[in-house]
Amino acid sequence: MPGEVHLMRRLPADSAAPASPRAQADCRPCEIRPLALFSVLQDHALAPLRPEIASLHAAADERLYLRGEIGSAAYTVHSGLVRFERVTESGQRRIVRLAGRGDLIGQEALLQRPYADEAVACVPTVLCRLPGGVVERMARGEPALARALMERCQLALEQAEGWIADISSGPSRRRMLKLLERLLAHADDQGRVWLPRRQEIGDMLDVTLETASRLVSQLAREGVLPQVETRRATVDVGRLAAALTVADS
Amino acid sequence: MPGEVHLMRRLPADSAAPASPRAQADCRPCEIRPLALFSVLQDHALAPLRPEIASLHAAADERLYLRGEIGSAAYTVHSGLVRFERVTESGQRRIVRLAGRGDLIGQEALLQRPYADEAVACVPTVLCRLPGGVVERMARGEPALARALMERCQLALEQAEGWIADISSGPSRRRMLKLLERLLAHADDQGRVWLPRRQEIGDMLDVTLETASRLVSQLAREGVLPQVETRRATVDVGRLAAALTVADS
DNA sequence: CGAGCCGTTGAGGGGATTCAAGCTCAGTGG
DNA sequence: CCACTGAGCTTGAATCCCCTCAACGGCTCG
Repeated sequence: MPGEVHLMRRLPADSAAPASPRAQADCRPCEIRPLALFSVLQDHALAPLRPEIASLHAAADERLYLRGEIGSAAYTVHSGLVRFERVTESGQRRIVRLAGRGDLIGQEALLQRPYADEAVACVPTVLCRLPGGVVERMARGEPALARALMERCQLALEQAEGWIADISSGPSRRRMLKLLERLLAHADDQGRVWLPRRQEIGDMLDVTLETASRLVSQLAREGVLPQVETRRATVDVGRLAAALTVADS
Repeated sequence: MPGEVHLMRRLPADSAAPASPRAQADCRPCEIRPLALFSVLQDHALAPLRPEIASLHAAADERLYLRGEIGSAAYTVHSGLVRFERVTESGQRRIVRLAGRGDLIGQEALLQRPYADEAVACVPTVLCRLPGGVVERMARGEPALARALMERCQLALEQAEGWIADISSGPSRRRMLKLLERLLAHADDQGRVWLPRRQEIGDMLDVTLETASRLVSQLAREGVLPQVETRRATVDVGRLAAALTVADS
């Protein structure tokens, strides 16, 4: 069985250390535990499975798993950002969703189902690996965990449906503004967002990379994006909101 | 608290009996039980909650619930077809997903979350009402039910992501063909599919009703849709597949 | 019968694509 | 050192697909 644990690099060796797949996690002091799946568990319930939880580091553009693979683990995003990709029969790549800090990804594995999409790290990303068997065993004894699992799944569904209405509908400019709104939810502490490659923006909005480039350039000129660097930008929240109001009127 | 149980009619009184909301269900002989959520339960486990399960009839275009409502029940689709709608801030309506026979809808209610979308019956539809409290109580004792619930949720997520890649990407003709493929999955026993109003096709594909009309007319001329009636059509599966192959090349 | 909804079709305009050229920048190797 | 290369981004010009606006026909229903 391929992949999944030993992450696959896609780009040329582009900095960042390789994954350190087997570092045992110490969950207690974890600053995202309140957000994460196991937040419903008490320390004493969490303790016995801590040895099974591994902390993983993925470089930007590293694939976490492939569509169709039957994985053996789900992951909690500890920090960073993950995108989900599909390739249509016409060969068109489409990005269908994003997951950030605290989100659960790959939960298909907990049901012994193949992964529905490819998961790719957008930026250097830290994940907690949750082996399927362990989660299933726990969920049997802890109804709260079963409920938390379903809640995560429901959240992902709402994300996906919102993606249809916001990112896949209307004129391209509105779609781009809505995308920025979502990226803003994953901004770093200095308010900078991950700015995808133009081709990737195209794969999110279903436009060509040229159109994506024109959209970014224009928003930069308008001051919605005061600073545009490679793979990173700052967003003027006020102007973004204003631009959206105009676009929706 | 409004709505939800006493279904809301949107169209003028257009035939079909009003909902009969309190008919107790007899689940044992139900022909879709193998498909449905409670398929994981034995008869003896199912028996005590049967009095709580009501069978509902919804006419075409009847709303089952509204987005934002905090409902008290999920529903299994016994027969018929349900669409999920959202309205964007720009006032644009968008249909984000379909659910048919055997599918679970409104599972947000089981988590005490507001419904994420409006659910509307596409055709006369029969539903089984599953009160949230009952399901939750059962799930505590029956891990298999908890698992089944999560599986339904995951299925819905895969539907939604597929909707992004198939129905919301690429040229309008391809999107229309992909939509027909999906409608075909809910065809009646004579191979006829529900053909939405042109405006509704538009809300699914994110095109105008005029474009939707042109797409339908052209597919009819090409023989992909040998018979087009109001709200119903037959599909030539072979020609559909051929047209898709061409569109994807 | 007139009103309203639904569907169809045409003509014209606009937004996104396609095709193309040129730019910056990092990495490579002569 | 610096040409060479390729990836990513930008911009322009022409084309095309879809939207907009409009007119019209069929149908149901008050």
